[in-house]
Amino acid sequence: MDDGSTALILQRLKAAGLRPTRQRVALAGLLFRQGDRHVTAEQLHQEALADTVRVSLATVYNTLHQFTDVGLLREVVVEAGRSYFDTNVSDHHHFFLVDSGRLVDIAGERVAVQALPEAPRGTAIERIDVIIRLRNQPRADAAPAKPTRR
Amino acid sequence: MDDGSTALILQRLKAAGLRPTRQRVALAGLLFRQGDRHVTAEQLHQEALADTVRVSLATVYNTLHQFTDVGLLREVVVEAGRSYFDTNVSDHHHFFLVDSGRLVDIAGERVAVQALPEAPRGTAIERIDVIIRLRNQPRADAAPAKPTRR
DNA sequence: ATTCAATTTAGACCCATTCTAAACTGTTGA
DNA sequence: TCAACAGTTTAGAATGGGTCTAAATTGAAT
Repeated sequence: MDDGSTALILQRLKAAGLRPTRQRVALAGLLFRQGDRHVTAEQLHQEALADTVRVSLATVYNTLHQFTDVGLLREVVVEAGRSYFDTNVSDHHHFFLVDSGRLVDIAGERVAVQALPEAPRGTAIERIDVIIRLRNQPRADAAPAKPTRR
Repeated sequence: MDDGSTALILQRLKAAGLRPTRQRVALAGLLFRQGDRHVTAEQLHQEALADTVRVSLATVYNTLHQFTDVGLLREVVVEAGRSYFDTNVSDHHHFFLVDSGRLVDIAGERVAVQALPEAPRGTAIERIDVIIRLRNQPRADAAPAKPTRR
């Protein structure tokens, strides 16, 4: 859909001093051809393999971090032990579906953070993350909440 | 300072069906004797050993989770691969000092989240986390920002 | 005291992520 | 066109939180 951006991506990679290698171009394709996505390294790796793109998991990690450094991706941490990479780098926040591990964007304007206490001296705000954790609402007649112990 | 709470803690443990064992009582002491704290399992374990409290790391993990389940602690995730446990279980948010890994509480009333889009059907808000990431402000004359690659 | 369930523990194990050192590949300059 | 080298990729080892297991220990209730 948004495939015109491929050229733009190559451009940004070049600007960042990243060679448009087979792997990087392929991963960028998977990441940005569709709309906004939230993927883990493992997911993207599987997707690549399924799409007959041979890439090592190490390269997927490298690429995700490089893209993040360059501003093509944003890393989102909502669960210990797992990182999501978000193709939406505009100012926004997230719903986190605890039960399914799914992330859903919330446009930045919809959330107002105000009356902040001043940041500790010598520090600057890098970013504000608002995460709204959602749990599947148990039906009134359903069985007692199954403890979701990991 | 707030040591009167020890009795209260024992009470809450009992109410939750958790025996006040030597280990649990000792860890509770370390956690709640001081003011609000944000500790990792590893940190608490070290602290216990330093305080001549013999506890295994596994027990520290068990205890932190049990305390969390009972509402004595709240788990905070801001970095992939590390969980913090917060002794402040009231409604509040956090500054996260990226460079030092330190968390600082922000009273709940100081942050207003408004105009939320409705939560996806069949889900209920479990909790809202606002994390303000702070970076040490580089002095104007300082060396160029050292990339803080993990 | 006896007994049994709850608890603790050492150590194995898991799993996401990072590291390493070698193989490979774009790009540049002759 | 090709040599040559820096940038990349990669397999596999290594790391590091965190969890699991099975056996030993302990608290509480008789």
